Amino acid sequence: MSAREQILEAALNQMAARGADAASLQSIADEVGIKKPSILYHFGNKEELRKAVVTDILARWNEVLPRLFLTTATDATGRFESLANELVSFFSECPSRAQLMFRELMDRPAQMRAYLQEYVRPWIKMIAQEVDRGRQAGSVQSNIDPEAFVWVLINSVIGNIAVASSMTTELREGDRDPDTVQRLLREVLRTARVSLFSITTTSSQLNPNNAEA
Amino acid sequence: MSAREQILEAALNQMAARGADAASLQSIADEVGIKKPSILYHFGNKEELRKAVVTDILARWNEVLPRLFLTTATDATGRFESLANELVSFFSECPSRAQLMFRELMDRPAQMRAYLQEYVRPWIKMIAQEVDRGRQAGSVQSNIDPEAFVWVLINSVIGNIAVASSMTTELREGDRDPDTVQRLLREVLRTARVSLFSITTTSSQLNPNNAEA
DNA sequence: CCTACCGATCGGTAGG
DNA sequence: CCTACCGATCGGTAGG
Repeated sequence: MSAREQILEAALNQMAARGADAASLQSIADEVGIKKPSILYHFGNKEELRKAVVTDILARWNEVLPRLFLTTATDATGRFESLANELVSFFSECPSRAQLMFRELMDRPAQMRAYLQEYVRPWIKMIAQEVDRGRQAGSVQSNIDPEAFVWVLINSVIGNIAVASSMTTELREGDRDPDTVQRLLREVLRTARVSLFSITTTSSQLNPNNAEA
Repeated sequence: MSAREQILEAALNQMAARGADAASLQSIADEVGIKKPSILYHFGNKEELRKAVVTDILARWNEVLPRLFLTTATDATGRFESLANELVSFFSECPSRAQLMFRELMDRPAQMRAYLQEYVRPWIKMIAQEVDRGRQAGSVQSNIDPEAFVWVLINSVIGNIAVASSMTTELREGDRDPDTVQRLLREVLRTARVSLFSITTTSSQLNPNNAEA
């Protein structure tokens, strides 16, 4: 692995864990095993390093995208599972990606708007259009907001992975829970699935004996 | 407003916008119009100030809670709307609350686990139990994970409000969109509503003519 | 609640 | 890719 790649990896981990501003060049250099000015030799300044880390994540996701649109599944549910699976895998295999993306969305909104516009929105619109075709065909909830639906799904996957370390012990009942995050993500996907494909039925009310409060 | 309250308010804004570590005592003091050591006179050190800001948010939310359980609505949908409405209002009226909570979940997971255990989990369990009663009565999706569902909903509301500034322009079509966040939150609530109360129906497939990819 | 000050750490530069 | 160094800023203290 090249020095540049080692620096990018260490920077991703440090910036995801503490935030890009709080991650010092010194601590990144220590993780790589070089001196601080050597980082600036490769990336000019800290701002350039941060941008390189963020665009690297976006570029890697865009490598995954072709798999989504060339999937063998041609029905709506198959395509949904395909998208959901790639999305969860991409951020689960490297939770630092989720943490850093969420931090940057909060820390540098103007810059992230530009990145989202360039790297993310095009394929979100493609998926939203497919959802909308399903809506018009009557196989998807009629009152769905396709583009908002896709963003909310992505936000939920990334957000739950990003705060996983606060949740790991929080929801478990017994002595150990192998993976609370997986449990949360399963519920995210179930929620999305049902709200996509369930045609509205008459909702009902809880049994009357819980009106004790 | 007391000096202490003024400091808490300024600290919430600064810490939400930049993160608790990146928010300097100097900038907080400037916003209040006092000198830096005066903050330490009131709060001892920065760590104590940060804890006070976080617990203040949790305490204020716990003031809202009674309204949830004393609501006049006795049916399941009415109770859901009541919870959703309070949740959205609480964080929408002060987005800094959502931003800071999300940041702290990422920055200090061990400490936040303790806070969640003490302040949040009790009422989440109460709501989850009510969802579970609906599930057993057959009026709520049978494969729902009640406690995970509630957390995912909260995470989604907070998460979408926290990154709102990155989204405001991102999803709009025309020249202006009065409130993209409201659009996202509406979709969050629709999703949650459907996944709670829609009894599984046979899903279908999109119309065949989108198999062109 | 202030002035004056402290050591530590930050991003970055000079020069090789 | 390194050593040596810079001004700026950080949280915090002394003393009033």
